Formats: sequence, C-alpha cells, structure tokens
Amino acid sequence: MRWTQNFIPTMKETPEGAEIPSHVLMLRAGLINQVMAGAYTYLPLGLRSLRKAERIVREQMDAAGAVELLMPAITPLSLWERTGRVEAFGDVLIQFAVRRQNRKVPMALGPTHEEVITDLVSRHLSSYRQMPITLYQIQNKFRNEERPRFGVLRTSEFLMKDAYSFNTSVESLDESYDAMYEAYCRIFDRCGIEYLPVEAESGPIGGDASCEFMIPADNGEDTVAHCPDCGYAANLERAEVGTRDCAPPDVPLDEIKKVDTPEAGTIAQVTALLGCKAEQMIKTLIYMADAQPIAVLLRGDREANEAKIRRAVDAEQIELAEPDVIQKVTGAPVGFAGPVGMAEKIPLWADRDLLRMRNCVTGANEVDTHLTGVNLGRDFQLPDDRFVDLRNADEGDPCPRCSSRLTLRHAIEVGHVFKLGTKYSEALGARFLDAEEQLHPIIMGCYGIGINRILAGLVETSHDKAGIIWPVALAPHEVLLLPMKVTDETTMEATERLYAQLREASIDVLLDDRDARAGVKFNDADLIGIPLRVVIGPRGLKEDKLEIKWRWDSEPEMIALDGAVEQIADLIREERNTAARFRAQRGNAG
RNA sequence: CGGGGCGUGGCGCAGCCUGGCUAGCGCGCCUGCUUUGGGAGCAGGAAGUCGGAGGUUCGAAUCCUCUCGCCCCGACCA
Repeated sequence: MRWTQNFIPTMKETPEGAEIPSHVLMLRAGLINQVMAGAYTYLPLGLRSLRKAERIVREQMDAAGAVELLMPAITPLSLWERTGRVEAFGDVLIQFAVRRQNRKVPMALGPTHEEVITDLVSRHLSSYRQMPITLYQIQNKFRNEERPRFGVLRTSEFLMKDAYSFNTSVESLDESYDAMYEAYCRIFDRCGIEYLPVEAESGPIGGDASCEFMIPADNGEDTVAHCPDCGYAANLERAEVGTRDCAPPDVPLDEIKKVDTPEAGTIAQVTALLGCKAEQMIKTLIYMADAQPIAVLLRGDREANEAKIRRAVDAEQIELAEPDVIQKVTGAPVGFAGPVGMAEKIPLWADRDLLRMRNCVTGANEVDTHLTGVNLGRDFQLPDDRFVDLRNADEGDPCPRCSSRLTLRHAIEVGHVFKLGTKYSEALGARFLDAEEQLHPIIMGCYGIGINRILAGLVETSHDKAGIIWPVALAPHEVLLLPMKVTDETTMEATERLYAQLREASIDVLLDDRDARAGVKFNDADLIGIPLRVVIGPRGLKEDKLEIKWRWDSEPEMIALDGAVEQIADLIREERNTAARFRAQRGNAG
C-alpha cells in the first residue's frame, strides 16, 4: 500500500476531548474518527488493525473447535421479552419499531446474542448426540451506553466475538469452557497483550465459573485485586479478603459513652467532629434482603460488597433500605444506626474486620447521637457464623491464597468466559433428549471478546511520547518503507524494488511515497507505530546499505541492500509468530 | 440521572467579563521561489451562518432566555 493512495489523516495536535492515551493516539494516528459520542469510524489503518485482531480471534476459535456463524444485528423484541431481558437491559437495549404495511414490528438491536442463538439451537439441537458444540460469531453489538467514554473503550456500537457452548452435562461444559479459556490465552498471547485472567462473579453454577481477561492499565474502568506473589487475581466484586489478622489488639476497653453529634450523619462528618479515624468507626448499613431488613456492620472506611452480602444471607436480591424503614428499624434517621440498642431485633451481619476492632465509634440509634468506646462481645454480640467477608477488598489486604498481600489495579476487560447454565435454554425451550430418553435443558456457556478493546488496550499499554508501538501481529502494516527523497531516481528505484519484493514475500508493507520532508515522515512513522521502519536514502545507498529500526528501539541498524528483502522478511515472519522482540522491549520498559 | 467544563475556517486556540469599523493567531491546505536525514524559510492565497433558535440594543461571537452537541467526575454497566 502506498501512502499517497491511502487515507491516513494524522494530526499533530490532540483533538479536544480526547484524554487517555489510546483515544488520543488512535485519533492522532488516523486510525479512527468520531461520528458521535460512542460511535467511531474505523479509518483504513484502524480497520486493518481491527481486522488483524479479528483474524487472530477467528483462527484460535476455529482451532479450538468452535464453528462460526453470523446472526443479525436486528432481532425481534419478542425474543427478549421471553427471557425478561427487556427489563434487565432497560435503556441499554436499543429498541425501535418499524412499519410493515398496516402493522408495527418491534425490534431491538442485539446487545449480545444469547436469545438468538438459543432460539436457533432450540429448533435444531434435540439429541445428546449433537452435542457438545460451540458456535460463535464476530458481529457488531449495540448498547445504548449511559455514558460512552474513553474513545473506543466504551462505545454504543462495538465489535464483539461471542461464542456459546451447548453441552449435555456439567462435565462437558467444563471441557468446553476450558477449551475457550485456553483459546483466549493463545489469542491474547498472539496479540502481544499483557493480560490477567481474573476470577469474576460466578454464575448460577458457582465455583470457578466465570473468568474475565483483563489488561492492567491505569485508565481501565475495572478494578482487580491481584496478588503479585501467588498470582491470585479477581475483580473487585469477587475478590476475597484473606482471613488472617482477625485477632483483636490487646488494649483496655473504654467505657461506652453517648456523645452528641449534631447533624453528623456521615462517616466523614463524625470523624471530623469527634476527631476519630474512619477505621475506628462501625458503619451500620440497613439492607432489605428479599424484603426482610438486616443490618450489616463494616469498618467505617470499607465499602460494602453487595454480592458478598447477598451470598452470605442467602437472598435472591438485596438493596439498601429506604429511610422510613431505617427509622422504624433503628429508631433514628439515616446516619445514626449502630449495633447497640436498635429499636427492632433484626439479624446482624458483620464483616470480619469487626473482630479486631476495639473501642469503636458508631451510631446510637438516636438522632444526632453516636456512641464511643463500643466493644464487640461486651456491648453487642453476634453468633460466630455471622462474621463473614462482606466488603470490597482493599489495597494491602491479606491474600486469600497465600501469605502475601493484595494490590489493586485498574484494568480493561477484553474478554469474559462464563458458565451460563440453563437460564436461556429453559426460558427458550432449548431441550435435548438423553440416552435414556429423558428431556433436559441444554447447559450453556458463553464467551465474549471485545475486538475493539484489544486495540484500545494494546495502545493504552504500548506507546511512548511519539506515538503507538504496535506488535507485528496487530500493526496496520508490518513494515514501513521510508524513501528519504522521492525525487531521487536511485532512491526510488531501490525503494520500488524492495517494495515489490517484500510484497512478493507476503510482507504487509506501507510505502511512504509522499514528497515530504524527512522530519514529517519520521514523526508520522513514530505516531502510527509500524513496527519495522526501513529507511532508504542517498546517504546509505552510496554504500549499498539501508537502515532498519524497530519502533521500540532507539537506534537504527544499517544492513546491506543485497539480501535486505530476505533479512527483513525473516525478521517480520519471526516476530509475527513470537512477538519476542516486542515483549522483550516491553519488559525493559517496565 | 446528579456535578463540572467546552462549542469561534479541517485541527488546536485567543477574543466574550467591560457589546462598536473588514473576527484574529498557530498548525494544516493551495500557488511560486529557495530549501531538503527528525514536523523548513520567504512571498502570495483559499477557507468561518462565531453550535442552533428567540430576545435586548442603533449595533451581539460578546448580554439574557431556551435548545442541541461534545468532554470530564460520580451513579450505572448483560
């Protein structure tokens, strides 16, 4: 591909509104163009990278035994009504109705395709002999994001690979799931991405049923807890807190005292007023667990984890109680609840942090009043089995698997493998007959990869001041041929010959044939980030040499013109398969 | 959905508070000459309904009202 025949609108300045590196660089390098909030055009270079990512995904899915199909983006709304996901998705589901003769046909743009594929399978899979099978597609998905942001990371239309496995047993599902997991590792490895498989909120099957593939990045929207020593990694919703450090400190117990705290109903206000630390406070949250009020006790500076609470109390649904319920249950308005002297006897649950807290500050269940010197055991009691992990993990918490401590990192979710179970097969009547002629719902798994996020995540984690640093596998082009002087006949003869021969060798080469100054070309080359830059100029040609430089190296290398094609082709072929140099430089960069 | 910010040639911005001649600047673009190994110099040029609507005024990019769009923080996120 010749630059002058291509459409590569690079920008020297950062467009207003772009803030994070991936967004800025993808815009500046002429990869994407914003059409509206949450919708981008992929320009020629961006599209090439997108297609390369797509191809890697496709190859590995095929290698893992999955079969590709393509479902429509428009779907009948009725399908979503059957699984109750019209409500579940709410405004995120893009709905509309089109007129056909004298009737209206309600539709939705697919935000994911469990319904469509399960409906398909319900019509064509009816025997255990037809399974297991894993089907996938690579398709645009539509979600009306409340707040699209971060360029291509969160958009309302995006390209996703979604796969669905159909199995007759949990054991078979495990196998399909493992195959997908392995395929995902190969995909991200081939892309040269540094990723972390993290435990995610498990589905109806429980156990290790859900894993998210995360790219650690400062601008990631998700937070993962990670143990650098044993490798334990989980998203914040899921991350367990280790059970060490539960013994109380050996300090004398203060007397319990009632203190006035006028209009101090938040942790911040109370700590400011009383001069105590949030760590000394007991935060008392009143939840409705399946319509029954319960109290959840947490250390003042911790965040409640509603998924953990829901599991602990074994409820279908939990939500924070309304103010009138809190008034009735505690005897005080919101902000003054505490475990001592509550108006009603409701079940108390405590995070394990409480076990090592002494002389605490907490609400007195009276308006504008708190208690100090509150101590577990003396002033209030809970059964042993009510002390559980109910909060989000925090930086420095004990690792649940080893003796080390957890760190928190932001991350970009690029993939998710998930054991779904029978939710959709039951709702949509996808059943099979087993060898004993018994009817069962098909057991499903689903497996997604955000193709756009592969690119954004890569750029986010692989760039320098000058621009993007692509691995060969994802780069829009593998080699950039950069003739220093397009008006010089000798230069152009050598360049054209090289260009033709590299193409002949199936190397994906971009020829910067613009009649522009060296500085312009070099800067664009760095910005776009083609991994191997080949400079051909009169200076080198005098010695029958040309210059090659990996994007991540600082110094170029002169190589002989004679045999240059083979040398370059070999380098690219090697790097294409291993990404060894790309990885090595990244290791050095830290 | 709460809080904040921004809309002025293709891109980045100034001007607005304190209304006043042909609305500026940098980059990019076009022409010519000179240059030519890391975003060239000089000269000339094209290009803007100042996001939109309404209002105030002799006069509005500037003041007022409404509206649309975009971005950031938070809430939300199959």
